[in-house]
Amino acid sequence: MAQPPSRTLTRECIAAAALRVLEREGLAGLSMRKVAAEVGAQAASLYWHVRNKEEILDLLGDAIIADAEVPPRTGDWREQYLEYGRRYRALLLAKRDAAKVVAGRLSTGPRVLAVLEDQLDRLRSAGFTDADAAMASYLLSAYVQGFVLQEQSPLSAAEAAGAGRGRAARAAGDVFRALPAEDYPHLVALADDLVDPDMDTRFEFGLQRIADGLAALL
Amino acid sequence: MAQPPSRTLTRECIAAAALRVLEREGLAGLSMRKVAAEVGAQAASLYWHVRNKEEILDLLGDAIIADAEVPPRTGDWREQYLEYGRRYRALLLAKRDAAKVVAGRLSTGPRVLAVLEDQLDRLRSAGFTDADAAMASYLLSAYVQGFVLQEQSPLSAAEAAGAGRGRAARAAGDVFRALPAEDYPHLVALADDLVDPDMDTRFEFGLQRIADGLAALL
DNA sequence: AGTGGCCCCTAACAGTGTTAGGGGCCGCGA
DNA sequence: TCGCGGCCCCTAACACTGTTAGGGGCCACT
Repeated sequence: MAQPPSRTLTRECIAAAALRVLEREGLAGLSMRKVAAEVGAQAASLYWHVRNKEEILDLLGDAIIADAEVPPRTGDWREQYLEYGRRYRALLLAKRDAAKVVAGRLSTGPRVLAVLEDQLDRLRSAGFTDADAAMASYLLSAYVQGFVLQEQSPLSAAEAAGAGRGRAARAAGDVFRALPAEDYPHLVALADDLVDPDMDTRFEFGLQRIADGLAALL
Repeated sequence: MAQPPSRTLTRECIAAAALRVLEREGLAGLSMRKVAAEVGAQAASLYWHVRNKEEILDLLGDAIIADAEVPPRTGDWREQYLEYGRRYRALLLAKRDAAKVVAGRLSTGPRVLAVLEDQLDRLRSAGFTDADAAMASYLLSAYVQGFVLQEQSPLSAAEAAGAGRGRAARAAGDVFRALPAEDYPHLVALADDLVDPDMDTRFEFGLQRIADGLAALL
């Protein structure tokens, strides 16, 4: 746990430690003291390298997107755009609570910018207007972030405590089916359709619709 | 502030108080003690009516969507679908930090269900498959939540503290323009397009693309 | 009159982010 | 070689958080 002073304490080292704590304890359990303990230091020492806890979260957001790999430049723009979305989602699902960390945070780290740069390059050379390319990129990130955030959300406080690993979709089915059919005919009728499709196909559905809509612009 | 005991303390009254505190102090400033003070009680008293702070947040989420008004049933399904998205966004922008509250929370309150029910009704009668209708509804909420979350996010911790009311987009322009053009040619070239369009047209862009993509299914 | 449940209280616990101030240690200038 | 200043980490404390334990009024019912 607490190792002998790792020579000197750097921002990168703090970010890496924070990432480990995040993985182990989740976003709610991420505290200054735990991050400090992870690097074998005291909480107050972090403030020499970092202004805030907020700044640690910024570092975390950057570190999470750090190991993003841009899709290969094969196929048409559509396939590449889809693949961008899929990989972004996979990235957010890979690290614990990654979506919550990234969600309300507009990172301007160099690696994030590099990915954005690459994405804009492909969209422009595909024939999109400058304005359309910019908005298409924004659209994709908004959708993916929103989707993963819902995907990882527990159904309710009670269910979260009770069902353990049971994610929202599973429990939601029981809720829908238990509704009075006279008040919510469609919800009851579509209970299976609202719940059954796993998150992968649900995500893919939205992604395809967005790509279709963009294709109509060309 | 603290008024004489408002007769009895109910969950609805707690939800209303929490909503006022949220408006005044933001999500980060919402604490049990402040909500209790708002209803003229002590913090521990809340736990008789509510299990958790998490449960208060659930109530908040429901209260926020409570005053949603479904769009009129005029025009084709497309116009109604668009209007659904616009009103949902307006709702999240109306109350402070509403997007953050609603984001990771799958509410099953009666009013939320009623809106969902109505939405599914329109999509089905427009000719969508049951599965498509369910997914189209999911898609819309994912997009809107993701968009508003980004829309309300400060650029970074430093900017948040410094710029005051300055939202992300404004400050982001300076960041993009200041980049080395040899490393990020597209980002520099598209700086205006990435920043200039106000959030309304940016939102509308994504909304129209999604609607276009859905229309192709019919 | 007594009893039980509802509802709210005080007090405390462990843990949070953050700041003030102290003190080693290292390299630079005299 | 001495002193000095900056870097870096420490201890201690502040005000605050969510949450629980236990006490005690008050009201309705027996």
